[in-house]
Parts: sequence; structure tokens; C-alpha cells
Amino acid sequence: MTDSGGDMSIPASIAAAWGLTDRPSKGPKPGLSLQRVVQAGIAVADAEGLGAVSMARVAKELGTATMSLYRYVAAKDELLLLMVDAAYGPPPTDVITDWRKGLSNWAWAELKAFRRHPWGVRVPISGPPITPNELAWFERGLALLRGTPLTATEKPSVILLVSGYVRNVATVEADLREAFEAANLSPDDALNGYNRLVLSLTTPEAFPEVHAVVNAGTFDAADNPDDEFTFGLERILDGLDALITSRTTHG
Amino acid sequence: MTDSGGDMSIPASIAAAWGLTDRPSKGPKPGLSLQRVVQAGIAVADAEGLGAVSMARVAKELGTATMSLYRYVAAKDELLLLMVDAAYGPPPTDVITDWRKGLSNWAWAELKAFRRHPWGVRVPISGPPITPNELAWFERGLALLRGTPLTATEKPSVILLVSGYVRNVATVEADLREAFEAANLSPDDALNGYNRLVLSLTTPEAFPEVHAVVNAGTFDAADNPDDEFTFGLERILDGLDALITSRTTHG
DNA sequence: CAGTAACGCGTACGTCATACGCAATAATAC
DNA sequence: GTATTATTGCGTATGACGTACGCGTTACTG
Repeated sequence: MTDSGGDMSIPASIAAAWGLTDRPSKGPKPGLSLQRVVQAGIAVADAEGLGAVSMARVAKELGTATMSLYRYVAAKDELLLLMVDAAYGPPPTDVITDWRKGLSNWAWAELKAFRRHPWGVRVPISGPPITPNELAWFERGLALLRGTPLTATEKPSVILLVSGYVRNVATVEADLREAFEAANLSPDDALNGYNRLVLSLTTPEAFPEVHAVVNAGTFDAADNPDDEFTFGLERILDGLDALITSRTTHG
Repeated sequence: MTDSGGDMSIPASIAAAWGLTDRPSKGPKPGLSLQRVVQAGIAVADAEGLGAVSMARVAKELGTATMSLYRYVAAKDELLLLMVDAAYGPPPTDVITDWRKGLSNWAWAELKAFRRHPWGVRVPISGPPITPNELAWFERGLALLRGTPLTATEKPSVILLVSGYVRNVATVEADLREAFEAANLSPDDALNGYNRLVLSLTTPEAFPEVHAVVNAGTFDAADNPDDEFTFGLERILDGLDALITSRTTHG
């Protein structure tokens, strides 16, 4: 009863990221800029992890007082959202007509963005894409599906499917990295520790498949980290291919 | 140089969840139990969201002092991990020989668990599965692939692929729900607000595909929320089917 | 030149996780 | 039966953190 009017309007900082704010004609010139604040946040996150990103820490990075940041960002959540947007950067613009090659290229580019900024996967998703780069990636993904017989309902589902997969793999990679950095082990030792841990917690009777997988040495080495990603991606693309070709042949 | 010995041993509370702790013979009888603490945490999260889960709030739920919880859990992170584990519950135990039906059933069960406890997707993933239910789900998933020609390396990849997808869809569903609860709108109005927002931020020239999708009314209604899930799941299963049948026919 | 809007930022407050220590308790060792 | 000791509940205190508020300053507008 208090505030029945649902808003759904965007924060000023997001509008600024879209370049929709005309700079005010009055008052002192800003000493900072939204971009510089976001870049400082990224610098801190890259160097010290997302946990180190506090308003105070970001301000220190810029040599300003903590509260000055709030002239550019209304809340920390907004800063994080814009940091992720900047971490994505612009999507690949290669002109690719083959949807499969295009989507694969797109997915790899997204994975590389997350590898460059592993903290990206730790920022909780706050809603559907509204920042410039997020929407640009979405647009590019949809464009790659242009030649396919997929419906307007299906195309976004495909993008969700692929980008969600990228995010998952990136998350697992980040988990592994954080685990062995925290315990300062080598990646191999971390995997090995996990193997021994699982074997000690479970019995072969109750967890036969898990034991079989662990004993097969599946988790022994982080062989080529790309192989894991490739496997799932190819399955997804195969599944899409099946649908697309079935539509194409039954015209 | 300080602490070169990497540990990789588990927290006491996790061991307790596995039933590996012999209760101490000395001292007063515990007034609480790990299970009760975890259940209280779940009750708070279900009723008021994950954001409301503070140690103080959980303690209040139990009628105890905040610090008493630390006799059962060494840190809040552990509590959250165990809350998620309990939210999963045991995996479906249906005996299904057809891998595709089995995996589908498994995926749907996981989605339902997340729908029951939507905050589950908001708990950041801290590492590979080590809690009882998490590992039980993993085991079940692997068991469903027993009859397939997939290798010991591929099977976990498949599980990661499917459960990651479930998690993504559950996250998107949670996003939507939180968005319209926050703005107290109906789901339709929330979707509509997003549509108008996107159209106002982007131009049809720069974002033609996005405009086409929005104008097609794709995001107008949350029709049957299950349809979205089904679409992606079937694509994944199709992709797996392609691999499995190719292996089967080429013996 | 007065008015005004936007700036940088110091202060203060509320929330939260959690380290520490103490008194009470209950089993064990003598 | 008494002393010992491990373990419990929990009060207190600390330090981090996000951010509301307001003040003095700046630079453009009327």
C-alpha cells in the first residue's frame, strides 16, 4: 500500500554508461569519471580478487575519499554491474555466416573474457542484461543465428544455453584456481587432495561410480583445460544442429 | 615461506554432516545440533531470502545467542554450504535404464529443488562437491550413464553440463522473481518493463536482432516457465544422443 | 553579481562476522 | 569422592563495511 508504483527505471550510472547523461552545466568540474571509477574497481579485483573490492579500497586506488565515489555510482551493486560490463568488453565482430562456427567463436570469446577477469563469475547476476556490452553480446549472439530456422522465442533460449554454459565452465575454473591459491598448492596437488578427500568420505559400496571415476584418474591433471570446455560446447552445438537440420530438411 | 603445507582437509561441520564425528564424551550436552542450525538457516532463507540470513538472525530463530552457533559451525560459509546441501536433499532414486529418460528426470528433480529454495542459486559455489547430498547427486548422475559408451573423463563433463544448465535456468527464474517482488509488479509487468527499457536504451539500427526479438513478444509472458527449461534440456540431450549413437554404431 | 546546482568529502550510524574469554557442566582419572 | 579436563552457552569487543547526511566549495546561469 505504500509504494504501489513499480518503477523499472534504470539507475543513473547505467544511463551514464549508455552515454545518456548530458553533463550538468553547473557546479565544479568532476574530478573523476564513471569510467575511471569502474576501471579502478577492475584493477583492484584483478589484483586482489573480488573480496578486496570495497568502496574504501577503490577510492584509495583513485586517491580520493570513499564517499566521493557515490557521486558517480549510487551503490556498490551498480559499480559491480558496470565492472562486469567492462570486463566483457565488446563482443567479437567477426562476420561469420555459419551459425555453428559463429557461436563457437562467440562462446570462446566469452570464456576468454572470464579468464581475463575471473572474479566476473563471482558477481551475482542481478537480472537480465541492461548494460551496453551485455546487450551487445546478446545482439551479436542473436545475429549469428539469423540464417537459422529458429523462432524468435528459441533464439534467446539458445543464447542463454550457450552463455550459461560458458559461465559454468568459467566458474569451475575459478573454483579450482581459488582452491589451490588458498592452500598454496599446485593445481595437480589440489586435484589430488580432492581425490583423496572424496575417497575418504565415501565408500565404494555407496558411491561406486564416483570411486570409479576418481580411480580412473579423471581428476588427476588439469590436462588441457580447454578440452573440458570443448567437449560440452560441441555437445550443445550438436544438439542445436540436430534441431536446425531437422527443420531445414522438413522445410 | 610461512605455511607451505597445503591442507585440503575438511571443516569439522562437513565431517559432522557425513556423520564422521564421534560425540565428545566430556562436557555439557549440546543444546542444539548441526541439523537444527542448518534447518533454522533454511527457514530464514525460505521466508526472508538469503540476504536475511545472518548469524544473529539464525540464532534468533533458534532462541539462542549468536555466538552459540559457532559451536556447530566454524564460519558462515560452512553454514551456507550445508544449507545448500540440505536444500538439494537426496537425489531421485528411480531405477531408470534409459540414460536419456534418467538424465531428464534427474535434471527436473534438481530444478524442482531450486524452485523450492530459490536462494540456493545465490550461494556462491565454493568448490567441487564435498557434502553428502551433493556427492549423492553426482553419484546418481554418473550411475545413469552407466550403460553408455562415454569414457570416465566424459561422464563428469556430462554431469557438469546438465547440472550447470539447471542452475542457469533456476538463476534466471530467481532473477525474474526477485525483480518483480522488489518493484512489486506482476511478472507480466516486470517483463513488460524490461521490454520497454531495452527498446528505450537501444536503437533498431545498432540492435536490430534484439529489437526483433522484443517486438516479437518473446519476453511478453512467462508462458509456461517449464517450456524454456525443456527447450535447452532437449538440445543438450540431443547433443549427447548424437555422440552416444555415433559411438554405438561404430562399435 | 546573486542564485543555484553539482562537486569532494568528513562524520556518523547501523549491520555483520567473528576472536576471545569466562562460568557452568559433565564425564574421566585418581 | 574429589580433582581434572574437555566442552558447552554466550557476553563483550573489535574491525570492516556500506552508505545517509550535511557542509563548505566551485562554476555556470539569470
